[in-house]
Amino acid sequence: MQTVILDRLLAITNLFQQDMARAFAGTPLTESRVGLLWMLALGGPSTQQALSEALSVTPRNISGLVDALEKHGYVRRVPHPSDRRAVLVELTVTGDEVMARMREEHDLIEAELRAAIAPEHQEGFERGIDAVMARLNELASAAQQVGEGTT
Amino acid sequence: MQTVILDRLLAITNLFQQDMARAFAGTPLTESRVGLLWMLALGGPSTQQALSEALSVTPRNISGLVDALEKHGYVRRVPHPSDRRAVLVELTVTGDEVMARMREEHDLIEAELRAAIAPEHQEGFERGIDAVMARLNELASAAQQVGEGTT
DNA sequence: TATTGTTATACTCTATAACTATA
DNA sequence: TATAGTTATAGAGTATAACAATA
Repeated sequence: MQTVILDRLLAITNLFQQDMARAFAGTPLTESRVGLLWMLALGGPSTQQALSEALSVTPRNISGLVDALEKHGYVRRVPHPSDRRAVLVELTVTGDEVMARMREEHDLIEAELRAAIAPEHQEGFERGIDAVMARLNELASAAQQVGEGTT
Repeated sequence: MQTVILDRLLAITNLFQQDMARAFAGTPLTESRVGLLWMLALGGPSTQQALSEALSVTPRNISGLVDALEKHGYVRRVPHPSDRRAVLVELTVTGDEVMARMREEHDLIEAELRAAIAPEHQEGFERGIDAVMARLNELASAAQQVGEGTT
């Protein structure tokens, strides 16, 4: 019997989540809040609408996350220059520093994982994981269409 | 520049979560509840204490999950034969059927993913993912010990 | 005295629906 | 009329602390 891809991926998922929880313990940061911070770090100031779409959660949800991050000084709401309905959410200096550190740590872990894979397995790993991701995406789209059809 | 392992693993994590959410929509099942059902399906009747440790959440949390699953007819609480403080949580017939279907679907997806990987990449993929998992585990243990030292 | 599970309380993530201000 | 964001309300996961029954 072959080993199980799904189970290993799920195990890695769990490891990640526990790791993040441990890393953020004692701070006001959570996985969701950090997800939002990553968007700002990578894409610059955004409207909440844009964040809502990027993170696939409701606008209401973004309000709550931004409220919390603003309260703790990681982000700031500034008026949108051309649309008075909208706000731009941007990183504060503190938020920027936090994200810089997070990016460093991200790179460190990346290097660790990369180094853990024997050179002769690197290509198989990369191609394999890309194939798995592509297939998962296809399955997800198919399931979504079926769901929409039923609704 | 090389592609990023971490980001791809995180993307797969997201795909999984969205998939599960879609699959459970319209039922009282959620990721956490299904996690508990898997434990019962794989390990048979368990005390809530055992489930708490297996799932790495508090006993209080298990109470809530079991309450919900019991209310909807997936599991049943029966007296522990030798310890009157404890209960055994076990699958009902309904729960058993649900888990049988879930196992089938699990196997189908597993086959899909396996087939998506070109034969010449299979070994590299497996070895690579095991190496990544092992390294992540090491990093997690190390972080945990540091955390305990600080506390 | 230690363990099992519960009640009490609180925080977070998430969603839908109704509403305000602005396009 | 449509869009951006908020208030209102609700369900779910999670945690800590205090407590009852039993070991």
